[in-house]
Amino acid sequence: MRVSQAEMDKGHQRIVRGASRLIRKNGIEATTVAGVMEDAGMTHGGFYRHFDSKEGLVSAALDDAFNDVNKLIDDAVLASGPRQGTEDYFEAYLSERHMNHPELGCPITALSMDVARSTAPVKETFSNGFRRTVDRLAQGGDGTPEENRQAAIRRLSMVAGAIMIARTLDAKTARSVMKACKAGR
Amino acid sequence: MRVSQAEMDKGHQRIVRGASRLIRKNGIEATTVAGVMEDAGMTHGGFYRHFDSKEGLVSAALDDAFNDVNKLIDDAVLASGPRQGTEDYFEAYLSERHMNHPELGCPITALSMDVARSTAPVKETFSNGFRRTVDRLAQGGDGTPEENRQAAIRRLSMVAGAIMIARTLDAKTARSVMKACKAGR
DNA sequence: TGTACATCAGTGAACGCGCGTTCACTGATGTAC
DNA sequence: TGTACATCAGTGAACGCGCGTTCACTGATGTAC
Repeated sequence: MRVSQAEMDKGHQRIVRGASRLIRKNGIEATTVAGVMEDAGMTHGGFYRHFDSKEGLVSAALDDAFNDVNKLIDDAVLASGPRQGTEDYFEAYLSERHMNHPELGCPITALSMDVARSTAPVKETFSNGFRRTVDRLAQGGDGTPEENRQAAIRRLSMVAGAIMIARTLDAKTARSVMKACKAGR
Repeated sequence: MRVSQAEMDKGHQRIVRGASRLIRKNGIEATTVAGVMEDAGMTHGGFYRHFDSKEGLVSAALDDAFNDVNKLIDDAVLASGPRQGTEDYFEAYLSERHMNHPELGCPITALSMDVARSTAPVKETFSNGFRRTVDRLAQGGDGTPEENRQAAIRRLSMVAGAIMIARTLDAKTARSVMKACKAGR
């Protein structure tokens, strides 16, 4: 039966936030509409009152995931300043927690190849999120804006690649990959 | 009807090499048994004379993909020596060709998150391939074996992350990511 | 070397299953008076 | 403020479809004599 606007909005949030986690954990294809709705405490039929298609959900979930990590960066920068804050973020990035919990982590690491194979609107949502993240991380540099941007991209590429690789390996080899990447600057 | 041993072996190779390309291009889930068999010039029913399951094919295809890239490294090292050869490999890694042709490129970039979500045997095949690639790239260093190994892992993480990210972005932003990673060492 | 026969690689229809999406229905919500 | 009614969020069965896998069948291959 019909629910109030406020309850519908809450339901919408549960759908998007749940999808954001499920997609990062299991990938875009393996995340089903029915699974997301069940996670949000509803049945699958009501999904289309919230989105036109699964693709729309994926975009919304991606955006939510980027907001998650960008908030982490903002919090760290607010707490410890741009230099130490971004440093702390990269430190947390290469942690076992991040390796073991893709559902709470960076969407770049969890989803980039999925997104690369996805539709144009999804790719655009991802591109925007990536740019916002790079802009935040560039705050930590002490060179020209362009130098800082390039340095942020380089570090982000390395840590994203490292976590992605580590997730495919046995625990011991995975740790050695993360250690190697921590050692390098 | 039955074909000769030699023809069956050729067919097997066509299946594995085709799957190796298709999986790198479209991902593990989106690559279908029927699609692979059609690519090899056969119908899907005969697949189970070659493999017990799709999972078996994925392992064989992954192994084939790693052999591809390891051969590239070996050729480069044979042509220009360990130092310049590995350097050339990293140069080619960050090329537009590699960005635009996942089906011919590094399985780390194309498949690591797919593999991370896959079964234990597939992950093991990937781990072995990764180790072999790192061992080859470590030849290019001039420090202790462990230092060289760590440096190889670090560079591989960065270039793999960069290509993976670049593949999700518009052409212009993608180029700026690759440029940033080329600039850093 | 020829012959008779068992083997088995490849074919194509069929299977059970889960997917994204649709739809008739329900009844609480929101609105017009 | 109360009442009558239209709206529409959520339900659950149903849809068409493509997937991995199975299977009876075909006929060339390989083998035993």
